Amino acid sequence: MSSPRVLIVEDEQPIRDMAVFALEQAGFTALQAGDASSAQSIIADQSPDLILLDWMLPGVSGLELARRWKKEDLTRDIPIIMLTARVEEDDKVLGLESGADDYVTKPFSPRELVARMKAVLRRAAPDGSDATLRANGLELDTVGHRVTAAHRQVELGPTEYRLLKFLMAHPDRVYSRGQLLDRVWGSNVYVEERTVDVHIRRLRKALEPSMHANLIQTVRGAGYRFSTRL
Amino acid sequence: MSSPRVLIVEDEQPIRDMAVFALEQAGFTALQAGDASSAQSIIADQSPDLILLDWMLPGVSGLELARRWKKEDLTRDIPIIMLTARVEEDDKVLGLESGADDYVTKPFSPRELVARMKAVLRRAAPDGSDATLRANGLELDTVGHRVTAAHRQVELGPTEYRLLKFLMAHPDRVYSRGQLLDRVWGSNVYVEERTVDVHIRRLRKALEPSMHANLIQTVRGAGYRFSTRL
DNA sequence: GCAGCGGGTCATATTTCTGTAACATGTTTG
DNA sequence: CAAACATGTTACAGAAATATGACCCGCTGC
Repeated sequence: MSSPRVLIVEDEQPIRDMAVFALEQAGFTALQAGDASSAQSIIADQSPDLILLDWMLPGVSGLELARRWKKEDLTRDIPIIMLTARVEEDDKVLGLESGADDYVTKPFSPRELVARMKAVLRRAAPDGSDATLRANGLELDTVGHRVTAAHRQVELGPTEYRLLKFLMAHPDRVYSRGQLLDRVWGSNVYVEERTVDVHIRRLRKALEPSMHANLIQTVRGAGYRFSTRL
Repeated sequence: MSSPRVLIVEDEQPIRDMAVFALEQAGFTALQAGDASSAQSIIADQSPDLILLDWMLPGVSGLELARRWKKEDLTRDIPIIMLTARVEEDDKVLGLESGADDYVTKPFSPRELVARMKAVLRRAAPDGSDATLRANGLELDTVGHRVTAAHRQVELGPTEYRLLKFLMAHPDRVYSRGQLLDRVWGSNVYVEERTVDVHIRRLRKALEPSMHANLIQTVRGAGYRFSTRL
């Protein structure tokens, strides 16, 4: 797992800055939101690997948010760590009941924060939460790093593997070339957008013999999509 | 969202020019009005994504306007940022109570203005809030970029897709060809108005097999409309 | 240093849109 | 009813987006 994306939802700028610094120091990619709705939109288009959620937020409370996210398919699997002021220990109970995976009391030390985050991420076994992704006889085993189509091994280069893995993990969703570059190649990498085409091509070629190439669909003017429906 | 439309309601020309410049610089599409009534008519036929409203206006005060807009269905969801002279902080309260979403004191820096606008727009998270639009068995999935009619896939070109998406997002409302060009093709694009007809035709043709073509209605002398009522 | 592999870019082929013009069909008005 | 308009349809060539194949460069392991 290269540089998990962590979203910090916290209204107080200084705390946010501090956390961002700590995270990036620790090799995470930090995303930030100052309120519930911007958090929502970041989640929608970045789907972070972990959320740090402030207990007290203007408007909707963090508690409420956590509960909501745990209900929705798209967000259910994203682990949440609550940031709470050191008030009553009782909050802990509430926080965990709301679906949070862990909690940290403010003020927190960066080291503690990072340690807990790593623990949670390890537990969640993030991206490939299911060891193997499946669709129409196509199998991608995230543990063994191998892809099988109708019990026949498929040879893929590393990039094609990551690309397929990402697409299979988010089916029926269109991703623009730019988004794919961000999510599969990694941010802060400058590569031509057209390069995505080429890798899509290589991926398709590899899937062709087993008739799975049509799972990788072009959406003209928008990007690419993995879907079992035609 | 490509290039949100921002309406500036401000009677002093120089300030307006300045704001317009700043906005366009930042990639917004600027609309302007010097008084309440022209603002009203621009809103009616452009429905901007955000309104910058001067506190002091000849005739009706900005405050009053904001209040009025927040009461009407058509305008309620358009966020408003108040522009106020740096007088009393109390105005702030009044401004927010009137329903404004934020306020900026004059003189303002373009950067601040733009930053706040972005924040407000993000909060509003408008267009893509519902992932899929539905009407009479016709479904448009904005995430997967797919259109389904009675569970049967509908093939659309990019423009037809955008056109349908726009119309479905604003049902029961007539749009002139000019408005559609603005909203679907994008401003500063010069294209024959009759071109809209052709795309409407293509859209209808695609919806015909599933009997959904009648949802796209012609309003002679006015434009087109999407509606489930005949 | 060299062969081999991966991966990025370019140039070129293909496919798919798009805008317009031209003509057809309706509608309204005087 | 005919002229003047408004909208519907179709065909088509230019433009845009994508697919594909070739090339090249840097790195790894000999």
